[in-house]
Amino acid sequence: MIGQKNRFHGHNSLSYVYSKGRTLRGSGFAVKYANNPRRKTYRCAVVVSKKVSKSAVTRNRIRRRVYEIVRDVEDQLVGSPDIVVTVYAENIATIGFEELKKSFLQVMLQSEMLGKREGA
RNA sequence: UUAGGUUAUUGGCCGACUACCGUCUCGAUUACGAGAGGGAGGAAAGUCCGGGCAACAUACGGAAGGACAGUUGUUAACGACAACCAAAGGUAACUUUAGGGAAAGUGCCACAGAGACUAUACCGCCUGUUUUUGCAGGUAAGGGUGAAAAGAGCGAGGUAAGAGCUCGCAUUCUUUAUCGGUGACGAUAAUAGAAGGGUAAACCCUGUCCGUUGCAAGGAGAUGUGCAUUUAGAGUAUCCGGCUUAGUGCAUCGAUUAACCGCUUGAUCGUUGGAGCAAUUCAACGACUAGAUAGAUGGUCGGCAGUCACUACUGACUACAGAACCCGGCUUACAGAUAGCCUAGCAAC
RNA sequence: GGCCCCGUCGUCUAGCGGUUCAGGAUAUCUGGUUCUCAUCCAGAAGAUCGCGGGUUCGAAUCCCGCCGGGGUCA
Repeated sequence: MIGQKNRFHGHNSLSYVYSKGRTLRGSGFAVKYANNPRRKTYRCAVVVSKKVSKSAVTRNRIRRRVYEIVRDVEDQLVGSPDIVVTVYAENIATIGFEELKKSFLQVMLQSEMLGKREGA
Protein backbone atom coordinates (compact mmCIF):
# COMPACT_ATOMS: atom_id res chain seq x y z
CA MET A 1 0.00 0.00 0.00
CA ILE A 2 1.16 3.55 -0.63
CA GLY A 3 0.97 6.48 1.76
CA GLN A 4 -1.74 9.05 2.21
CA LYS A 5 0.20 11.81 0.38
CA ASN A 6 0.74 9.67 -2.72
CA ARG A 7 -2.96 9.09 -3.37
CA PHE A 8 -5.43 11.24 -5.21
CA HIS A 9 -7.82 13.31 -3.11
CA GLY A 10 -10.84 15.36 -3.95
CA HIS A 11 -13.59 15.48 -6.48
CA ASN A 12 -12.00 16.31 -9.86
CA SER A 13 -8.39 15.53 -9.18
CA LEU A 14 -8.21 12.76 -11.76
CA SER A 15 -9.62 14.80 -14.64
CA TYR A 16 -6.27 16.41 -15.52
CA VAL A 17 -4.61 13.04 -16.09
CA TYR A 18 -7.57 11.76 -18.05
CA SER A 19 -7.58 14.76 -20.39
CA LYS A 20 -3.85 15.47 -20.82
CA GLY A 21 -2.12 12.17 -20.10
CA ARG A 22 -0.52 9.69 -22.46
CA THR A 23 -1.63 6.06 -22.50
CA LEU A 24 0.46 2.90 -22.73
CA ARG A 25 -0.90 -0.64 -22.74
CA GLY A 26 0.36 -3.78 -21.10
CA SER A 27 -1.28 -7.20 -20.92
CA GLY A 28 -4.48 -6.82 -18.91
CA PHE A 29 -3.92 -3.21 -17.87
CA ALA A 30 -3.28 0.29 -19.22
CA VAL A 31 -1.14 3.06 -17.73
CA LYS A 32 -2.09 6.72 -18.14
CA TYR A 33 0.43 9.28 -16.95
CA ALA A 34 1.19 13.00 -16.97
CA ASN A 35 3.97 15.00 -15.35
CA ASN A 36 2.79 17.37 -12.65
CA PRO A 37 5.44 20.08 -11.97
CA ARG A 38 3.37 21.78 -9.24
CA ARG A 39 3.83 18.89 -6.82
CA LYS A 40 6.89 17.48 -5.08
CA THR A 41 5.63 13.89 -4.75
CA TYR A 42 4.15 11.49 -7.26
CA ARG A 43 0.49 10.39 -7.14
CA CYS A 44 -0.93 7.05 -8.16
CA ALA A 45 -4.38 5.49 -8.50
CA VAL A 46 -5.55 2.05 -9.58
CA VAL A 47 -8.98 1.73 -11.21
CA VAL A 48 -10.67 -1.67 -11.14
CA SER A 49 -14.15 -1.71 -12.62
CA LYS A 50 -16.93 -3.90 -11.33
CA LYS A 51 -16.97 -5.49 -14.78
CA VAL A 52 -13.53 -6.99 -14.12
CA SER A 53 -14.80 -9.05 -11.21
CA LYS A 54 -18.05 -9.19 -9.26
CA SER A 55 -16.28 -9.98 -6.04
CA ALA A 56 -15.04 -7.11 -3.90
CA VAL A 57 -12.34 -9.38 -2.50
CA THR A 58 -10.83 -9.97 -5.93
CA ARG A 59 -10.93 -6.27 -6.83
CA ASN A 60 -9.21 -5.34 -3.56
CA ARG A 61 -6.52 -7.94 -4.21
CA ILE A 62 -5.78 -6.55 -7.69
CA ARG A 63 -5.58 -3.01 -6.32
CA ARG A 64 -3.21 -3.94 -3.51
CA ARG A 65 -0.84 -5.93 -5.73
CA VAL A 66 -0.48 -3.06 -8.20
CA TYR A 67 0.05 -0.53 -5.41
CA GLU A 68 2.76 -2.76 -3.98
CA ILE A 69 4.70 -2.76 -7.28
CA VAL A 70 4.46 1.03 -7.54
CA ARG A 71 5.71 1.41 -3.98
CA ASP A 72 8.66 -0.81 -4.78
CA VAL A 73 9.90 1.48 -7.58
CA GLU A 74 8.93 4.86 -6.16
CA ASP A 75 12.60 5.85 -5.53
CA GLN A 76 13.43 5.51 -9.24
CA LEU A 77 10.63 7.80 -10.48
CA VAL A 78 11.69 10.89 -12.47
CA GLY A 79 9.98 14.10 -11.33
CA SER A 80 6.50 13.96 -9.82
CA PRO A 81 4.18 12.19 -12.26
CA ASP A 82 0.48 11.45 -11.86
CA ILE A 83 -0.19 7.81 -12.70
CA VAL A 84 -3.52 6.03 -13.29
CA VAL A 85 -3.51 2.28 -13.81
CA THR A 86 -6.72 0.90 -15.33
CA VAL A 87 -7.16 -2.86 -15.02
CA TYR A 88 -9.07 -4.89 -17.60
CA ALA A 89 -8.30 -8.54 -16.86
CA GLU A 90 -9.28 -10.64 -13.87
CA ASN A 91 -6.18 -12.84 -14.00
CA ILE A 92 -4.01 -10.08 -12.50
CA ALA A 93 -5.27 -11.33 -9.15
CA THR A 94 -3.95 -14.86 -9.76
CA ILE A 95 -0.79 -14.74 -11.89
CA GLY A 96 2.65 -14.89 -10.26
CA PHE A 97 3.96 -11.75 -8.60
CA GLU A 98 7.31 -11.68 -10.45
CA GLU A 99 5.60 -12.12 -13.81
CA LEU A 100 3.24 -9.23 -13.11
CA LYS A 101 6.08 -7.04 -11.89
CA LYS A 102 8.14 -7.72 -14.98
CA SER A 103 5.38 -6.82 -17.43
CA PHE A 104 4.50 -3.72 -15.44
CA LEU A 105 8.07 -2.43 -15.29
CA GLN A 106 8.41 -2.95 -19.03
CA VAL A 107 5.59 -0.48 -19.56
CA MET A 108 7.03 1.94 -17.04
CA LEU A 109 10.42 1.95 -18.76
CA GLN A 110 8.70 2.61 -22.06
CA SER A 111 7.05 5.70 -20.56
CA GLU A 112 10.42 7.16 -19.51
CA MET A 113 9.12 7.80 -16.01
CA LEU A 114 11.64 5.36 -14.61
CA GLY A 115 15.08 6.88 -14.58
CA LYS A 116 17.76 4.23 -14.39
CA ARG A 117 20.44 6.85 -15.04
CA GLU A 118 19.71 8.59 -11.74
CA GLY A 119 20.12 5.37 -9.79
CA ALA A 120 23.38 4.58 -11.62
C1' U B 1 -22.74 -51.05 11.57
C1' U B 2 -25.97 -48.76 7.60
C1' A B 3 -29.52 -45.02 6.50
C1' G B 4 -31.50 -40.71 8.41
C1' G B 5 -33.46 -36.49 11.84
C1' U B 6 -32.03 -32.40 14.84
C1' U B 7 -29.11 -28.75 17.74
C1' A B 8 -24.54 -26.34 18.21
C1' U B 9 -19.18 -25.05 17.54
C1' U B 10 -15.26 -24.02 14.19
C1' G B 11 -13.83 -22.45 9.43
C1' G B 12 -6.19 -22.86 8.90
C1' C B 13 -1.45 -22.36 12.19
C1' C B 14 3.89 -20.65 12.96
C1' G B 15 8.16 -17.63 11.47
C1' A B 16 11.15 -13.82 8.57
C1' C B 17 11.53 -9.24 5.69
C1' U B 18 8.76 -4.99 4.29
C1' A B 19 4.32 -1.36 3.78
C1' C B 20 -0.60 1.12 5.24
C1' C B 21 -4.70 3.40 8.91
C1' G B 22 -6.20 5.01 13.88
C1' U B 23 -4.83 5.48 19.44
C1' C B 24 -1.33 6.62 23.46
C1' U B 25 3.64 8.36 25.22
C1' C B 26 8.23 11.03 24.34
C1' G B 27 11.11 14.48 21.31
C1' A B 28 10.59 18.40 17.80
C1' U B 29 6.93 22.47 16.41
C1' U B 30 2.78 23.20 12.42
C1' A B 31 6.92 19.49 7.84
C1' C B 32 8.35 15.21 10.91
C1' G B 33 11.03 11.29 13.96
C1' A B 34 11.19 7.21 17.82
C1' G B 35 8.65 3.62 20.89
C1' A B 36 4.27 0.82 22.77
C1' G B 37 -0.19 -1.39 21.68
C1' G B 38 -4.75 -2.21 18.21
C1' G B 39 -6.67 -3.14 13.12
C1' A B 40 -13.05 -7.46 8.81
C1' G B 41 -17.46 -11.44 9.26
C1' G B 42 -20.75 -15.59 10.37
C1' A B 43 -22.73 -14.09 7.02
C1' A B 44 -19.49 -7.57 7.10
C1' A B 45 -23.65 -9.65 1.39
C1' G B 46 -29.06 -8.98 -0.26
C1' U B 47 -31.57 -4.40 1.67
C1' C B 48 -36.68 -8.07 2.92
C1' C B 49 -38.70 -6.38 7.97
C1' G B 50 -38.22 -3.88 12.99
C1' G B 51 -35.89 -0.26 16.34
C1' G B 52 -32.28 3.48 18.18
C1' C B 53 -30.42 8.30 16.58
C1' A B 54 -31.36 13.05 13.66
C1' A B 55 -34.31 16.72 11.10
C1' C B 56 -39.03 18.30 9.64
C1' A B 57 -41.79 25.49 13.20
C1' U B 58 -47.48 20.08 14.26
C1' A B 59 -46.04 13.58 14.08
C1' C B 60 -53.44 16.88 15.71
C1' G B 61 -58.30 14.54 13.74
C1' G B 62 -60.60 12.14 9.54
C1' A B 63 -60.38 9.95 4.60
C1' A B 64 -57.30 7.27 1.31
C1' G B 65 -53.20 3.82 1.18
C1' G B 66 -50.08 -0.13 3.18
C1' A B 67 -48.66 -4.37 6.38
C1' C B 68 -50.09 -8.47 9.39
C1' A B 69 -53.76 -12.63 10.91
C1' G B 70 -54.49 -20.19 15.36
C1' U B 71 -53.37 -19.48 21.04
C1' U B 72 -50.24 -18.03 25.06
C1' G B 73 -45.77 -15.77 25.93
C1' U B 74 -40.68 -13.17 24.83
C1' U B 75 -38.81 -8.38 23.26
C1' A B 76 -36.79 -1.57 22.79
C1' A B 77 -39.64 -3.24 18.50
C1' C B 78 -41.10 -6.56 14.57
C1' G B 79 -43.89 -9.43 9.41
C1' A B 80 -38.91 -12.17 14.14
C1' C B 81 -38.42 -16.01 18.06
C1' A B 82 -40.22 -19.88 21.80
C1' A B 83 -43.79 -23.36 23.64
C1' C B 84 -48.43 -25.32 22.55
C1' C B 85 -53.12 -26.31 19.31
C1' A B 86 -55.09 -27.78 14.49
C1' A B 87 -54.25 -29.64 9.45
C1' A B 88 -50.94 -32.14 5.89
C1' G B 89 -46.47 -35.41 4.92
C1' G B 90 -43.16 -39.37 6.89
C1' U B 91 -42.47 -46.62 9.43
C1' A B 92 -40.20 -43.23 13.04
C1' A B 93 -37.00 -39.32 15.06
C1' C B 94 -39.24 -35.14 12.96
C1' U B 95 -40.74 -31.59 9.13
C1' U B 96 -44.06 -27.98 6.65
C1' U B 97 -48.21 -24.33 6.86
C1' A B 98 -50.03 -15.86 4.55
C1' G B 99 -53.57 -21.11 9.79
C1' G B 100 -59.43 -14.90 10.84
C1' G B 101 -64.34 -14.54 7.97
C1' A B 102 -67.51 -18.00 2.06
C1' A B 103 -74.38 -18.24 7.14
C1' A B 104 -72.84 -9.52 5.43
C1' G B 105 -72.64 -8.59 0.16
C1' U B 106 -70.53 -8.84 -5.04
C1' G B 107 -67.62 -11.40 -8.82
C1' C B 108 -65.40 -15.89 -11.19
C1' C B 109 -65.58 -21.53 -11.95
C1' A B 110 -62.63 -22.14 -19.22
C1' C B 111 -62.82 -26.94 -22.11
C1' A B 112 -65.63 -31.34 -21.55
C1' G B 113 -70.47 -32.65 -19.99
C1' A B 114 -77.64 -33.60 -20.34
C1' G B 115 -76.70 -30.23 -16.34
C1' A B 116 -71.61 -25.59 -13.10
C1' C B 117 -75.53 -22.51 -9.40
C1' U B 118 -81.84 -21.49 -6.02
C1' A B 119 -78.87 -26.08 -12.22
C1' U B 120 -80.00 -30.68 -14.81
C1' A B 121 -82.81 -36.20 -17.68
C1' C B 122 -77.66 -38.02 -22.34
C1' C B 123 -77.48 -43.56 -21.58
C1' G B 124 -80.25 -46.53 -18.16
C1' C B 125 -84.79 -48.12 -15.00
C1' C B 126 -90.34 -47.61 -14.65
C1' U B 127 -95.50 -45.98 -16.17
C1' G B 128 -98.89 -44.23 -19.92
C1' U B 129 -99.76 -43.76 -25.07
C1' U B 130 -98.41 -45.79 -29.64
C1' U B 131 -96.77 -48.52 -35.75
C1' U B 132 -91.86 -52.19 -31.50
C1' U B 133 -89.28 -45.80 -34.32
C1' G B 134 -91.19 -42.09 -31.31
C1' C B 135 -93.98 -38.82 -27.77
C1' A B 136 -95.53 -37.38 -22.55
C1' G B 137 -94.39 -38.14 -17.47
C1' G B 138 -91.77 -40.32 -13.01
C1' U B 139 -86.75 -41.39 -11.01
C1' A B 140 -81.27 -39.58 -8.77
C1' A B 141 -79.91 -45.98 -6.84
C1' G B 142 -76.30 -47.58 -11.75
C1' G B 143 -73.14 -45.53 -16.30
C1' G B 144 -70.54 -41.41 -18.58
C1' U B 145 -68.03 -35.93 -18.35
C1' G B 146 -65.16 -32.99 -15.21
C1' A B 147 -60.68 -30.25 -10.48
C1' A B 148 -65.63 -30.09 -8.49
C1' A B 149 -72.28 -33.16 -9.83
C1' A B 150 -76.06 -31.70 -3.68
C1' G B 151 -73.35 -35.24 3.84
C1' A B 152 -73.74 -40.62 3.83
C1' G B 153 -71.81 -46.84 4.45
C1' C B 154 -74.29 -51.70 5.64
C1' G B 155 -78.98 -54.19 6.41
C1' A B 156 -84.37 -54.11 6.39
C1' G B 157 -88.93 -51.91 4.93
C1' G B 158 -91.19 -49.41 0.98
C1' U B 159 -92.41 -48.60 -4.51
C1' A B 160 -94.86 -49.06 -11.07
C1' A B 161 -89.53 -48.19 -10.87
C1' G B 162 -86.67 -45.62 -7.36
C1' A B 163 -84.70 -42.38 -3.69
C1' G B 164 -82.61 -40.77 4.10
C1' C B 165 -88.63 -41.61 1.55
C1' U B 166 -88.87 -44.48 6.63
C1' C B 167 -86.40 -47.52 10.47
C1' G B 168 -81.87 -50.02 13.03
C1' C B 169 -76.48 -49.87 13.62
C1' A B 170 -71.99 -47.13 12.41
C1' U B 171 -69.79 -42.22 10.59
C1' U B 172 -69.24 -36.67 9.59
C1' C B 173 -70.67 -31.71 10.74
C1' U B 174 -73.59 -27.89 13.53
C1' U B 175 -75.85 -26.83 18.44
C1' U B 176 -76.26 -27.41 23.83
C1' A B 177 -74.42 -29.21 28.58
C1' U B 178 -70.52 -31.14 31.89
C1' C B 179 -65.29 -31.91 32.82
C1' G B 180 -59.82 -30.55 31.83
C1' G B 181 -56.76 -26.31 30.14
C1' U B 182 -54.66 -19.02 31.17
C1' G B 183 -56.05 -20.03 25.98
C1' A B 184 -56.24 -22.07 20.88
C1' C B 185 -58.55 -26.64 21.84
C1' G B 186 -59.53 -31.67 23.69
C1' A B 187 -62.73 -35.60 26.09
C1' U B 188 -67.66 -37.34 27.31
C1' A B 189 -72.96 -37.08 26.95
C1' A B 190 -77.54 -35.46 25.08
C1' U B 191 -81.44 -34.26 22.50
C1' A B 192 -82.47 -30.61 18.49
C1' G B 193 -80.89 -30.39 13.44
C1' A B 194 -78.72 -31.99 8.17
C1' A B 195 -78.20 -26.87 5.51
C1' G B 196 -74.86 -28.32 -1.65
C1' G B 197 -69.44 -26.70 -3.18
C1' G B 198 -64.52 -24.13 -4.41
C1' U B 199 -61.98 -19.41 -4.71
C1' A B 200 -60.58 -13.86 0.01
C1' A B 201 -51.82 -14.91 -2.48
C1' A B 202 -60.52 -12.04 -6.45
C1' C B 203 -63.08 -7.39 -4.66
C1' C B 204 -64.32 -7.15 0.22
C1' C B 205 -65.60 -7.51 5.85
C1' U B 206 -63.54 -7.83 10.99
C1' G B 207 -59.41 -6.96 14.36
C1' U B 208 -54.29 -4.94 15.37
C1' C B 209 -50.41 -1.64 13.79
C1' C B 210 -48.16 2.35 10.64
C1' G B 211 -46.65 10.68 10.38
C1' U B 212 -42.55 11.67 6.52
C1' U B 213 -37.50 11.59 5.29
C1' G B 214 -32.87 9.34 6.03
C1' C B 215 -25.68 10.00 8.61
C1' A B 216 -25.44 12.25 1.10
C1' A B 217 -29.74 12.92 8.25
C1' G B 218 -28.04 16.98 10.85
C1' G B 219 -24.49 20.78 13.61
C1' A B 220 -24.91 25.39 9.26
C1' G B 221 -26.02 30.48 6.66
C1' A B 222 -25.92 36.25 7.38
C1' U B 223 -27.05 41.28 5.69
C1' G B 224 -29.20 44.82 2.27
C1' U B 225 -32.93 45.82 -1.26
C1' G B 226 -37.23 45.18 -5.13
C1' C B 227 -41.98 42.58 -5.48
C1' A B 228 -45.98 40.41 -2.84
C1' U B 229 -49.05 40.64 1.82
C1' U B 230 -54.48 37.36 5.13
C1' U B 231 -60.30 35.97 -0.33
C1' A B 232 -53.80 34.64 -0.91
C1' G B 233 -48.59 32.51 -0.30
C1' A B 234 -45.17 29.14 2.26
C1' G B 235 -44.64 24.79 5.39
C1' U B 236 -43.72 17.49 6.35
C1' A B 237 -45.34 11.97 0.18
C1' U B 238 -52.14 12.11 -1.65
C1' C B 239 -56.86 14.83 -0.16
C1' C B 240 -60.01 17.61 3.59
C1' G B 241 -60.18 20.11 8.20
C1' G B 242 -57.26 22.26 11.91
C1' C B 243 -52.26 24.34 13.19
C1' U B 244 -47.72 27.47 12.49
C1' U B 245 -45.93 31.74 10.24
C1' A B 246 -43.94 34.54 6.79
C1' G B 247 -42.69 34.15 1.29
C1' U B 248 -39.92 35.13 -3.22
C1' G B 249 -36.32 37.62 -7.05
C1' C B 250 -31.63 40.22 -7.16
C1' A B 251 -26.94 41.97 -4.95
C1' U B 252 -22.88 41.52 -1.32
C1' C B 253 -20.30 38.50 2.33
C1' G B 254 -19.51 33.45 3.99
C1' A B 255 -19.36 28.48 2.11
C1' U B 256 -18.63 25.90 -2.71
C1' U B 257 -18.45 18.84 -2.19
C1' A B 258 -12.06 20.34 1.74
C1' A B 259 -11.60 19.90 7.19
C1' C B 260 -14.09 19.13 12.17
C1' C B 261 -18.24 17.14 15.16
C1' G B 262 -21.97 13.23 14.36
C1' C B 263 -18.18 8.23 14.86
C1' U B 264 -18.16 4.25 18.08
C1' U B 265 -19.20 2.52 25.92
C1' G B 266 -23.21 -0.32 23.32
C1' A B 267 -31.02 -2.78 24.00
C1' U B 268 -22.17 -4.37 24.07
C1' C B 269 -19.26 -8.92 25.08
C1' G B 270 -17.44 -13.00 28.51
C1' U B 271 -17.82 -16.06 33.10
C1' U B 272 -20.65 -17.71 37.33
C1' G B 273 -25.28 -18.11 39.90
C1' G B 274 -30.87 -17.53 40.23
C1' A B 275 -36.13 -17.58 37.53
C1' G B 276 -38.52 -20.05 33.24
C1' C B 277 -40.22 -26.35 29.39
C1' A B 278 -38.18 -22.54 26.11
C1' A B 279 -37.60 -17.77 23.59
C1' U B 280 -35.71 -14.67 27.25
C1' U B 281 -34.61 -12.27 31.74
C1' C B 282 -32.32 -10.69 36.74
C1' A B 283 -27.85 -10.21 39.82
C1' A B 284 -22.51 -10.24 40.74
C1' C B 285 -17.59 -9.99 38.79
C1' G B 286 -14.48 -8.95 34.69
C1' A B 287 -13.26 -6.76 29.61
C1' C B 288 -12.79 -2.32 26.08
C1' U B 289 -12.82 -5.09 21.10
C1' A B 290 -11.66 -1.41 13.56
C1' G B 291 -13.17 3.59 12.53
C1' A B 292 -11.20 4.31 6.66
C1' U B 293 -13.05 8.66 3.11
C1' A B 294 -10.91 7.08 -4.70
C1' G B 295 -11.72 4.43 0.84
C1' A B 296 -6.39 1.38 5.94
C1' U B 297 -6.62 -3.75 7.87
C1' G B 298 -1.69 -5.67 3.06
C1' G B 299 2.61 -7.85 -0.18
C1' U B 300 6.50 -11.50 -0.85
C1' C B 301 9.13 -15.81 0.90
C1' G B 302 9.84 -20.33 4.05
C1' G B 303 7.79 -24.32 7.18
C1' C B 304 3.54 -27.21 9.10
C1' A B 305 -1.63 -29.08 8.49
C1' G B 306 -5.57 -30.64 5.12
C1' U B 307 -7.67 -32.16 0.10
C1' C B 308 -6.85 -34.10 -4.92
C1' A B 309 -3.62 -36.64 -8.61
C1' C B 310 0.55 -40.17 -8.54
C1' U B 311 3.94 -46.72 -7.33
C1' A B 312 7.07 -43.05 -5.34
C1' C B 313 9.75 -38.52 -5.92
C1' U B 314 6.73 -34.60 -6.46
C1' G B 315 2.98 -31.21 -8.29
C1' A B 316 -1.57 -28.40 -7.83
C1' C B 317 -5.13 -26.29 -4.61
C1' U B 318 -6.96 -23.97 0.54
C1' A B 319 -14.69 -22.57 1.35
C1' C B 320 -18.16 -18.38 0.89
C1' A B 321 -16.64 -13.78 1.12
C1' G B 322 -14.32 -7.40 2.50
C1' A B 323 -16.78 -2.92 7.73
C1' A B 324 -18.78 2.60 5.78
C1' C B 325 -23.92 5.69 11.80
C1' C B 326 -25.31 1.58 15.21
C1' C B 327 -28.23 -2.65 16.86
C1' G B 328 -32.32 -7.15 16.66
C1' G B 329 -34.11 -10.62 13.09
C1' C B 330 -35.03 -12.90 8.13
C1' U B 331 -33.07 -14.55 3.35
C1' U B 332 -29.11 -16.13 0.31
C1' A B 333 -23.60 -18.15 -0.40
C1' C B 334 -20.22 -21.66 2.09
C1' A B 335 -14.31 -26.61 0.84
C1' G B 336 -14.10 -29.04 5.04
C1' A B 337 -13.55 -30.42 10.51
C1' U B 338 -15.71 -31.46 15.46
C1' A B 339 -19.38 -32.48 19.38
C1' G B 340 -24.22 -33.70 21.78
C1' C B 341 -29.14 -35.89 21.60
C1' C B 342 -32.80 -38.86 18.96
C1' U B 343 -35.21 -42.50 15.18
C1' A B 344 -35.53 -46.91 11.88
C1' G B 345 -33.20 -51.40 9.83
C1' C B 346 -29.49 -55.33 10.18
C1' A B 347 -25.83 -58.24 13.15
C1' A B 348 -23.89 -60.03 17.92
C1' C B 349 -24.49 -60.71 23.27
C1' G C 1 -24.62 4.44 1.82
C1' G C 2 -30.06 5.25 0.81
C1' C C 3 -34.22 4.92 -2.67
C1' C C 4 -36.73 3.19 -7.24
C1' C C 5 -37.73 0.53 -11.98
C1' C C 6 -37.42 -3.47 -15.64
C1' G C 7 -36.64 -8.93 -17.49
C1' U C 8 -41.74 -12.55 -23.20
C1' C C 9 -38.92 -15.66 -30.41
C1' G C 10 -32.20 -13.15 -33.05
C1' U C 11 -34.34 -7.69 -32.22
C1' C C 12 -38.62 -4.34 -30.87
C1' U C 13 -42.92 -5.32 -28.50
C1' A C 14 -48.74 -7.21 -27.37
C1' G C 15 -50.97 -10.36 -23.87
C1' C C 16 -58.74 -10.28 -18.79
C1' G C 17 -55.99 -16.53 -14.31
C1' G C 18 -58.72 -20.98 -18.99
C1' U C 19 -60.98 -20.65 -25.56
C1' U C 20 -54.25 -21.87 -28.76
C1' C C 21 -47.54 -24.64 -24.44
C1' A C 22 -48.49 -17.18 -26.14
C1' G C 23 -50.32 -12.62 -30.95
C1' G C 24 -47.90 -8.75 -34.20
C1' A C 25 -43.78 -6.24 -36.70
C1' U C 26 -38.88 -6.86 -38.34
C1' A C 27 -34.80 -10.17 -39.30
C1' U C 28 -33.91 -15.61 -41.09
C1' C C 29 -35.23 -19.80 -44.47
C1' U C 30 -38.24 -21.98 -48.71
C1' G C 31 -41.26 -21.21 -53.04
C1' G C 32 -43.46 -17.72 -56.69
C1' U C 33 -43.10 -13.09 -59.71
C1' U C 34 -38.47 -10.79 -62.82
C1' C C 35 -33.46 -11.66 -67.98
C1' U C 36 -31.20 -10.78 -62.73
C1' C C 37 -31.46 -8.06 -57.95
C1' A C 38 -34.67 -5.16 -54.92
C1' U C 39 -39.94 -4.37 -54.04
C1' C C 40 -44.25 -7.43 -53.85
C1' C C 41 -47.14 -12.29 -52.94
C1' A C 42 -47.56 -17.19 -50.39
C1' G C 43 -45.66 -20.42 -46.70
C1' A C 44 -42.27 -22.29 -42.82
C1' A C 45 -39.24 -22.40 -38.64
C1' G C 46 -38.01 -19.76 -34.33
C1' A C 47 -40.07 -18.63 -26.90
C1' U C 48 -38.59 -24.24 -20.66
C1' C C 49 -42.38 -16.27 -20.70
C1' G C 50 -34.80 -14.68 -16.11
C1' C C 51 -34.51 -18.88 -12.00
C1' G C 52 -36.76 -21.56 -7.67
C1' G C 53 -40.91 -22.27 -4.42
C1' G C 54 -46.22 -21.39 -3.07
C1' U C 55 -51.86 -20.19 -3.79
C1' U C 56 -55.44 -22.35 -7.34
C1' C C 57 -58.80 -27.67 -10.63
C1' G C 58 -55.51 -24.53 -13.77
C1' A C 59 -50.11 -19.32 -13.43
C1' A C 60 -46.47 -15.58 -18.65
C1' U C 61 -50.42 -13.31 -15.44
C1' C C 62 -51.47 -13.55 -8.24
C1' C C 63 -47.85 -13.99 -3.73
C1' C C 64 -42.75 -14.91 -1.67
C1' G C 65 -37.39 -15.56 -2.23
C1' C C 66 -33.12 -15.30 -5.41
C1' C C 67 -30.33 -13.84 -10.19
C1' G C 68 -29.24 -10.27 -13.91
C1' G C 69 -29.67 -5.30 -16.02
C1' G C 70 -30.71 -0.08 -15.53
C1' G C 71 -31.83 4.65 -13.16
C1' U C 72 -31.66 8.37 -9.26
C1' C C 73 -30.06 11.35 -4.67
C1' A C 74 -24.28 15.74 -2.91
